[in-house]
Amino acid sequence: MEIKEAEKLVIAKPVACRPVFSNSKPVLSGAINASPPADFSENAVAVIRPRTMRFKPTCNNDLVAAEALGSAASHPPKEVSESKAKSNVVYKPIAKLVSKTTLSLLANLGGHGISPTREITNAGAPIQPSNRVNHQNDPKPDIHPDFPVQSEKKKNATLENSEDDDKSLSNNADLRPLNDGHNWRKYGQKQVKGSEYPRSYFKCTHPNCPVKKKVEKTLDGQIAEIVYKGEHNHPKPLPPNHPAHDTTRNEVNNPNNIESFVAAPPTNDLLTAGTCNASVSTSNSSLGPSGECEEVSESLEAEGDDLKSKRA
DNA sequence: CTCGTTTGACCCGTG
DNA sequence: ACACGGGTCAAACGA
Ligand SMILES: [Zn+2]
Repeated sequence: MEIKEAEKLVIAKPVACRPVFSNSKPVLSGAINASPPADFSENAVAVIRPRTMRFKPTCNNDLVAAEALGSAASHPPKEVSESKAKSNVVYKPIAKLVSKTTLSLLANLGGHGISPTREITNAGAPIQPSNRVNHQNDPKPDIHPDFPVQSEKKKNATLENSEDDDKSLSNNADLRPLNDGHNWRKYGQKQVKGSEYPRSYFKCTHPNCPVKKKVEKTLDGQIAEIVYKGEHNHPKPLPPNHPAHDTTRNEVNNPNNIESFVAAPPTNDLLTAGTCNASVSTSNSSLGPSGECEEVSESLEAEGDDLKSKRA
């Protein structure tokens, strides 16, 4: 079992930009290397199958909600083999015990109480009971071998805060999974057995970006679990707003700062909020959806690459 | 029109 | 070989 995981990682690692899909389609498909990513797997199949049809004009939410409720109610609170979760949970903000309040608190604490320590950076550190971190994919791409693994992980493990103001509460489980500066498109949702909450599958909207993300949200709209898969190949889609300040650069330039970054939590608003505040300045405890944090992380990413280039 | 979400069916690995 | 379950696809919709 674990071997598989390893395999997966290995496969995903080298590419970083080629959605080879470690699954197995490509192999059977017939070595479609030259072909674009996962698009032609269908070719092999070439089966005409009438898929999903939508009839219900409304009450979708109701249905979903009802289902979720039913499931939740039906399922006893047994957290069985959760620990064994093969996937890598990137962030487990609240699971179900904490709620927005806690989030707020965390946000407030910012870089004081939590940021530098609880980071999930390495699995070694005992994350808080509510937070879980896992990375499903490659901790280290071939791209920047120089860079510390931590940074990579963090990069991948981008934490996400719940950025949910009111909408999250209103909407039960959807909206943007979390604004980490990237655009995600939801391509599926399922109710998994282990979890009482529905799991949503997101994909990076970038053309060549193979990054995927699994998000489990509680009925309250709180994030119960986040799993990242793969890493972005693009700098950052974030268009308007923060034009990336030199500050970031400087910081990155300084090894010390780099360390800070590494030690700092992933590009999470919540956790990073602290770091961001500390680094940039104390603006607002509640960083917007697209706060400087992302930039920092992004910068870090880019910088990391750059750095490595320079260093070399 | 374009982009993203919703959602049932399908694919495939595992037991 | 069958059943179960997680993950993905793609049509229908909506903004
Ligand atoms: Zn991406």
